[in-house]
Amino acid sequence: MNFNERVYRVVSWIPRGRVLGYAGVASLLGSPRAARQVGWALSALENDRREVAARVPWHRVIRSSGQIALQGEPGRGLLQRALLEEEGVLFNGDRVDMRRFCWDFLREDLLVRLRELERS
DNA sequence: CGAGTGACGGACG
DNA sequence: CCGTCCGCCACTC
Repeated sequence: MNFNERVYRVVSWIPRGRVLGYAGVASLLGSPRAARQVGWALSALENDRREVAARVPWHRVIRSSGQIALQGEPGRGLLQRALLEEEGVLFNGDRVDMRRFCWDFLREDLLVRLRELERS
């Protein structure tokens, strides 16, 4: 499985209504400093097969600053923002409030483990 | 094999 | 809270 496919897999794990920075995706892949490659992989999505692109929520990956990438290109940037807002992600000016909407997968995992512990 | 290329990020002033 | 600079690394040619 090449790098792009691993990116797509991880991105598909981001829940509705949450976002993740490019570096966050890279960290989940085990290459915490490969943020730019994550962006490169997502840009390749548009040339990819439609079935592949359809199951990858690419819009949930944004800059760690909270801004969406490629604001220069009106079409895509606006689409990404619209898709996020549709999921309940709120913008403060031109950026997402990362403290509220960034997917904290670590905390999520800990909560699951705690619940299992209480049940036993 | 080496240089070029980014949907990036963090450091710094 | 800006704008800039530079390191990063998978991929291409």
